[in-house]
Amino acid sequence: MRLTRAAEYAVRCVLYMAQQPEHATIPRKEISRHMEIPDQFLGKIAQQLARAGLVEILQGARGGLRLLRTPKAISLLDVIEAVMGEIFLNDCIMTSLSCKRNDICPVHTVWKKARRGLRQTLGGADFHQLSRSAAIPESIPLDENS
Amino acid sequence: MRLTRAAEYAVRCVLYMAQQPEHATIPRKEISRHMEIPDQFLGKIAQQLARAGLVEILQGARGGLRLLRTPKAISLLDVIEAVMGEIFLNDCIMTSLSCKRNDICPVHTVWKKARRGLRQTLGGADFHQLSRSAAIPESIPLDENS
DNA sequence: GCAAATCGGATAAATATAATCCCAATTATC
DNA sequence: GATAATTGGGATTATATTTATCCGATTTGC
Repeated sequence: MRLTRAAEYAVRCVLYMAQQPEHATIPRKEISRHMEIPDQFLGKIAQQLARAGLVEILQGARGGLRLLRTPKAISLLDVIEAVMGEIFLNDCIMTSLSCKRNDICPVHTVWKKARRGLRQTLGGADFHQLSRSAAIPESIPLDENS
Repeated sequence: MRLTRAAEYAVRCVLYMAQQPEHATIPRKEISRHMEIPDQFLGKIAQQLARAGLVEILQGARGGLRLLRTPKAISLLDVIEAVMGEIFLNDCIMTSLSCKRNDICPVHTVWKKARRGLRQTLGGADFHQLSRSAAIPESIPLDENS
């Protein structure tokens, strides 16, 4: 029960974008280079972020990614669920056994509570806040030949 | 980000045991039959529960599993972590990037909060409570030939 | 000793995740 | 319009994890 690497990459990606000038179109390569994300893999992730309405992908020369919302309006939950689907969504432990009535099964009740809490915490963390002190490393060379 | 099937099986297993007379030694096959768990797989899971100090495994004829604690003293978290290891334990998203100082990185702070909340919810659910209304199906035949 | 159980290492099978390949399509620019 | 810079996206590969089973060894009750 941990985030997938894809989700981590997605968070890094949005974090990087949140620290660039608003409405800027940021080349994918720039993001992958700075945040140490395999470029092609980031391509896939970007598509998921786009499907979720978080970013816009611009094709062609000078293309790249652009945030569709302000960092303040994007939560960790948004990004994570864009990539992983709804998190902590478990079928009831007793499915196919006795727990047909989800609202009564006490195990199910705990699931719901756990899920709600987790989504609330992650949903409450926005990228404006997050990007404040999560400084992007300056040290990585921008060498285009790499 | 869901429970593994092993964790579900483990919860079912302990749930079943919590509904039997205290201190009873319950044959593994009885548990696997009632709770629809592959018997050999349950063997592995039982070992993990034993390592975690939740159950005792008795070998030989008339062997089986026995709870080492009262259901009241076993939480969902205990069982889940016995099988899955510490849950929701993520390396910081920025590891190897800028976030060397975990206590400052805001992403890391959210992780910790999410983790704490989740563990608290699952840690607060004990098997005495859980087993109250999670009735075990009576309908499955006890046919030894199966 | 025999039957009933579990042990536990090895292995297989299935699934999920991570990453890459590569040609097509799009766009800016000259 | 040609060219270069980009992303698109289906197919494929690689890797890891999860799930499950096989089977001879061991333990225990009777």
